[in-house]
Amino acid sequence: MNIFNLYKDHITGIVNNLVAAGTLPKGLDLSKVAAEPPRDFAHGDLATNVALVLSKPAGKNPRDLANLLLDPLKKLPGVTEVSIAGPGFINLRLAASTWADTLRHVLTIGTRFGDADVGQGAPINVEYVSANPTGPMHVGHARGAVVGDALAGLLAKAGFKVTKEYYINDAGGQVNSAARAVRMRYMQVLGRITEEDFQAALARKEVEYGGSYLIPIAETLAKRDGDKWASGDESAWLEPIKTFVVAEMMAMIKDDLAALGVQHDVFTSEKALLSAGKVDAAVKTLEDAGLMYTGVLEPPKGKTPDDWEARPQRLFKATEFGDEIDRPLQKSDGSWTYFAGDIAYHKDKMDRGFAQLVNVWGADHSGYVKRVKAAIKAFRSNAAELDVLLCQMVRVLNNGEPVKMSKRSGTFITMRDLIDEVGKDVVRFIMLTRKNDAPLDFDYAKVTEKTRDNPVFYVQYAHARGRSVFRHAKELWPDIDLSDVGLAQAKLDLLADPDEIGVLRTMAAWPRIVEQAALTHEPHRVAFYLGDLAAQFHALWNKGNDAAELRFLLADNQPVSLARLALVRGVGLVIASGLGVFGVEPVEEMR
RNA sequence: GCGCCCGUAGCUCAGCUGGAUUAGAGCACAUGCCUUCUAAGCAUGGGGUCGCAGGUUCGAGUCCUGCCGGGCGCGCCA
Repeated sequence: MNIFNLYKDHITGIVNNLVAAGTLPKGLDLSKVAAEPPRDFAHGDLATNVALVLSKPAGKNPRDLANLLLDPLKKLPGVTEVSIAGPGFINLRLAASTWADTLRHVLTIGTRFGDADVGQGAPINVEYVSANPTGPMHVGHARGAVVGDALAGLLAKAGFKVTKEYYINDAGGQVNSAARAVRMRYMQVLGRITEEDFQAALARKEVEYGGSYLIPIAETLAKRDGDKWASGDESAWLEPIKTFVVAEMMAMIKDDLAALGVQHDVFTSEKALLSAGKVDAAVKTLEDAGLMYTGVLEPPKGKTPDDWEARPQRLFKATEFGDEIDRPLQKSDGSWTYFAGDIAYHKDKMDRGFAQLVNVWGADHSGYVKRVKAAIKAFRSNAAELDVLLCQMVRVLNNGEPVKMSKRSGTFITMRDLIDEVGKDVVRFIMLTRKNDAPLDFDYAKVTEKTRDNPVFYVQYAHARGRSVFRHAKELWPDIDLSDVGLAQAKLDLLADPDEIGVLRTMAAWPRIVEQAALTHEPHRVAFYLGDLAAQFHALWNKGNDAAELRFLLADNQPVSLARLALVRGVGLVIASGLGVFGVEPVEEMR
């Protein structure tokens, strides 16, 4: 139940009636008509821009149009007052029973409150994490993982049919490098070379990955296969070791993701796409469409390409679809570029029936967005809508001091480090307190502090306080039914304090937040909403300190107490509903 | 050089996909509030030419153009 949508429908109904009666012209575009909470509730409970939006097409000035709508609006159910303000806004005041009804509704459906149907069951694919299987995940991956997972949760709540997907880059040069590094570590494990030998090879750039995390993998390999791969040239051992490394890395990554509470529905392998011939097929589709040609690219500007060599290559006409330059799909050795594989991958997603795609990437991939969108557009017949969410850097701090990170020295912070340090729920919530395209500071001292400026604590504390009230209520009235069903029977019209009504108004906005955050792909809005709701609840709580008659529990007034318990429970349910979108557990009490 | 993202109070950031004479929070600063549901909190106050300059609009922090400043990226890496 979204009361704003409800009244928007009422309003468009009224307009349609006036059109039918000939008072207003036919063919008005009602898509921009909105019913929303006013900036200041002193103006009313709900405001609509209908007169402003329809003014021009209806050929009437906004205030005249508003006057036409005045009477029918007054007759709407639950409307107690209608006024015209400013340039032509119409403010509606709603009956007090509206808020009681909302609360009763929350108590009845629980954390399902906020579920919306804007998605209308449409399939949508959210691809996130997709970290290379060459090493452990770091904080940047954690942000992408949380943003993608929360967005998926949000879209599901808004009525989309969501598939959570991970693309395994197991076919390119990176995994070859990882396999070579593991092979060398394996030789070290077998005692054929020393750590010094390894470091020397690293310095000579004979191996790319120097991280010690590869040693246990080499040990496992040695345990499984003995010295089977110690002799022979690369052609003999590269493929089997690569397969082994990718499997080990993916197991580790899935383990880390599980620790973060992230679980993908589908893992798609780049290598599998290749061997199934899907890359060849995708490129052939482009060839057949006349979107490929052989050409020579200009050298890239701005940086000095010391090994630049102009050579003719097979190019995709990306510029026809909004990209800056045409893009090569084949390397000089004849193998496909990463982009070619990605084209096939996105085509595959579209072929699987997704008309809406979301990719969550690190901001360092920003230059890649246009070419993928171009590729998608090139498959005109079933081109999907792609939105790419670029996540900015996460700066890890400890009490304001930047934590130095360097892969070389091995002091970089892994995702697992973060989770072990502060817990998965804190990681998840904090990662959502900034919009994805803004840089984020993650201070692992501050995010566990119990202060106002720690948003996780603040929201959890509100929930815990609510539970605390119930513990007291049970002591006070052991025999009263304090279940949600029981509380829904309370005399909710006893909630009359302006701040109580204010909280109810905010609760009633939750379904609207879900819809908007889902449609704009902005899960961070949920975090800010929860902060607002928590703030109002804390304020209400403290009013009880200043004025005893405003306390939730009044020993001598059970009816009012029950109504307020219903309110407290409602706030708790909405917080739980919001945290549920993030995959965060609400806490019963603070310890 | 080009592309993408960002520029809002001393600091960190919101701003509901253009709306309503006073642009909002938090931190920091000042002052108040605990024999009473967790004061781990709340209330009040000062503080902003929304980077700059144009434009579109009945109406712009929000859209367009140019400039300034910061981040990221720019063939055969992924």
